[in-house]
Amino acid sequence: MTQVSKLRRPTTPKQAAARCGPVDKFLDPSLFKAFSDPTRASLIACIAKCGRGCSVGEVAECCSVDFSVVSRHLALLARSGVLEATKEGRTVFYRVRYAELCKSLRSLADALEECCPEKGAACNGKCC
Amino acid sequence: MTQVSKLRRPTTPKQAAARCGPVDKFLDPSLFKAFSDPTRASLIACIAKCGRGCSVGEVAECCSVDFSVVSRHLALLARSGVLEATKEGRTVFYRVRYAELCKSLRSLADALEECCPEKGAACNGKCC
DNA sequence: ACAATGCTTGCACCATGACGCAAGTAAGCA
DNA sequence: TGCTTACTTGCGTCATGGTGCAAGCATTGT
Repeated sequence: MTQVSKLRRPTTPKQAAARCGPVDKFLDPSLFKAFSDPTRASLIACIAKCGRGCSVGEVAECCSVDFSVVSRHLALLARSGVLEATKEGRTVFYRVRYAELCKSLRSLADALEECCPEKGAACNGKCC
Repeated sequence: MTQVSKLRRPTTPKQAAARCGPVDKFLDPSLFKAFSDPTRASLIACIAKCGRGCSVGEVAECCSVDFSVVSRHLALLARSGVLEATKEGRTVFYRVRYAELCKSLRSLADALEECCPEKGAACNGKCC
C-alpha cells in the first residue's frame, strides 16, 4: 500500500470539482454560523414555531438571556439571511425566511448527494 | 396597535410546539458548528468532491493550514457525525457520511416547512 | 414638551476556539 | 533495533464571539 495517493486518487481535485456540483457554493460558513450557537438555535426554533413575525420582546421571553443579547442575535440572524425584519412603529418583527432557508438546506443536500450518489452507477461500491 | 401580543399571538408557545414538528430536534448546534468554520467547510468540500475516503495528508494538501490543524478539524468533524474515520495501517481515511448528513439537512428543512407551509390552508397569507 | 415603550449600541469581561510548533504515539520497513 | 511515515496531542498565543449592564435612539402617548 505504498503510493496511496496514486492508487486511490483516480481524479484530481479539478476533475472532482467538474464531476460534482459546486458544493462550496452551498457550504456557506456564515449561514451555518447562525445555527451554531445554542441560544440562536432556540431563538430560531421559537420564531419558527410561532409561524409568524415575532417582536424582540416576545422572543426574549422564550429564553433566559438578556434582552440586548436577543436583539443582537436577531440582528445577526437577519444579516445572515435566516430571518427577515420588518418594522411597525417602534416594534420590530422578525420572521423566519422559510423558503430561502429550506432551499439553502436542500441545495446543500443535493450537492452533497451529487458528489456521492449512493444509488448512482459511477459511484456504487467504489467510494461509499 | 396596543396589546400587540394579544392581537398577534393566537397560539401559546406550547400550542405552537404541538402544531409544528419538533424543530428543536433538528436544530442541533453541534452539527452546524461543524460547518461554521471556513477551514472546516473547505475540508468537507474537498473530501466530498473526491467522493471517497481521503487520508489526512491528502486533505492537508487542499488547504494552507498546518497539518496538525487539519488532523484536529477532521477528528472534530468525525465526532460531530459529518465524517467517518477508518484506519488502514497507519493511514486514517475520512469519508463524508453523505446519507446521514443529507437526512439531517432535509429533516430540518421539512420541520421548518411544517411550521409555515407556504401553500398550506392554515397559514396562507396569515404568517408568511 | 415630557414621559414611556421598544429596541439598539458601546463597553468591558470572560469563555471558546483556531492556529502553529514541537513532542509523542503507532505502524511499517531495513 | 533503529528509522521513516502518518497521525495525534500538549502547550502557549491570539482572535473571535457570547454575555450583561448601562446609555442612547426612535417612536408613541399624554
